[in-house]
Amino acid sequence: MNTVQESDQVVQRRANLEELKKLGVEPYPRRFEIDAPVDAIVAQHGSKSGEELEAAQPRTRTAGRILSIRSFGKANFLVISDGRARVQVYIRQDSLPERDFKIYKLLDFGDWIGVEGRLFRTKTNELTIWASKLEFLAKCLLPLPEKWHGLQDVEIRYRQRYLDLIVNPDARTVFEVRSRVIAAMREFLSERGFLEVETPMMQPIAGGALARPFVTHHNALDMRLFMRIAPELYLKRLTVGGIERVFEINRNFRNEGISTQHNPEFTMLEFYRAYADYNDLMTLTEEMLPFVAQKAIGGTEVTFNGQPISFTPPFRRLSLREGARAAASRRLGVDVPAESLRSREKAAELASKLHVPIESGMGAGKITAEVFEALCEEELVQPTFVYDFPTEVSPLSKQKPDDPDTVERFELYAGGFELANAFSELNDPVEQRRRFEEQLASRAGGDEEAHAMDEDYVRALEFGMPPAGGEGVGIDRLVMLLTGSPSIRDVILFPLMRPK
RNA sequence: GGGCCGCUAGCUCAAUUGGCAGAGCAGCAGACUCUUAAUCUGCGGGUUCUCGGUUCGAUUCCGAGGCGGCUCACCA
Repeated sequence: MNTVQESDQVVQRRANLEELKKLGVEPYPRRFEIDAPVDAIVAQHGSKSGEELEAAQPRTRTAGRILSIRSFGKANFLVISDGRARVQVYIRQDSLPERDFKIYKLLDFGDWIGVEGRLFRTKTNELTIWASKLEFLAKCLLPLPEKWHGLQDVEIRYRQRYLDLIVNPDARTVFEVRSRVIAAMREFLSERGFLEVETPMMQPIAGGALARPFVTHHNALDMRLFMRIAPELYLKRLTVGGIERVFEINRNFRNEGISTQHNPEFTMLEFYRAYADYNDLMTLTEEMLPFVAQKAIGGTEVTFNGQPISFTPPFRRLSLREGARAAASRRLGVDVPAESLRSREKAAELASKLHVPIESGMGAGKITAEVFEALCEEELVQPTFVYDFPTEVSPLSKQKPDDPDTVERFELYAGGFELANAFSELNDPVEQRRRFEEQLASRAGGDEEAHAMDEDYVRALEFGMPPAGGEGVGIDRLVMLLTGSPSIRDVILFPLMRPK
């Protein structure tokens, strides 16, 4: 596609453009005044009968891209679109100036035009603009995909999203839902006193999550920088600074695999609320997601991969250790005692029986998490709070008062994948330093995703961070669920692709 | 990274056992002043992803590579 072949169709379109110039038509004019975009015309007049239109004779002036041309010689029908809605245009030789009809004759499927005329209904009851003026707005020099089958090739849909948007109306719908999801989250949080902020995307230490970062370099400072894997540590510094309710909606970057659920850059909502713990956040989440779903798609029931999913609260709650224990019991046909997941030896033995692969550096907590993911994750189709995680896999979460091996953390699962992650934030600087040091030991042991030490963050905690609950919500995945999109690439306009 | 599948006209897809590469839509010429996947008549359009091999002959068989999809692994 890098070298555009001058196919006969392109030659023809270029010739039509030259003919327009000969008519004195500016091929790329500056502006065109419209009364209303196409979708507004349809919204305003779409339900009116032919008689009503005949009586009112509403005139309009609008513009759009030509999506089809049906020609009868002296009477012709175009369909134009503003990307959201479509309306028919009636081009009748005796109804518009000679120059405008000459322009019509040189139009191609895909060109942009402006039209002025009165609205009426045809004999087949189609809402139509009876054109009295026609302006040429821009040329489409390349042939577009066909109208009936649309564009099926997913590779072209992702690489040339504009084509997808032109010919597949559903593509536009997905991104409108996405936009409403984000707007609804802002509304929900703003109403509750949360302040929206922006924190660094380029960070000297990539913290706040367990993942491999992208590395970059600042020339003037001769400084290695990481694209952020999470905003977490900066947002918590802001709670130290006294911003009791804070949130950010922005991109994170993780240098890891690509799949139907993973894109190297993805969008997260992350928010922190002082004086709240993870139980409060479960309640808040049960309010927020139905609110967002209602605003974005007008309801809380969706279908994903053929399965109905309900965002009507309350959501199911499942302890991670109990979930892992129960699933292991079912799988093995024996009653696995809870203690089996508490010591490294017993947990490793259990994992082995279950054929869950583990590595030498993993402790009982990490192994428990592995068992849970292997046995339970796919079955979590309805929204489910999986709560109380092993401390070992949660370096930034606060322990439960009666159990130092367990932290107050939950992940919300839906559709078989993780949708949100939240915890009571660890705000004890001494314990935080100890956790970082544990992570450094894992890192020394070869775990590239282990957390690095962040001295400034520990110092911030030493100034005193209020008790707080924090949560991250994967926007892309939420949009997947709400739009029934099986791949994350369907909800990201320009997903990362290998260059051709 | 592994496995499986795909790549043919602008788009959507065919092509028998290895035997002149086809259709629909789109395009071009013509007819048509209410059509809507408009219709009718005629016409043009190909690096069959790339490179190499086997063969008289390759879209087809073999090998290598490219890009993509699904999936497993990893992760959110």
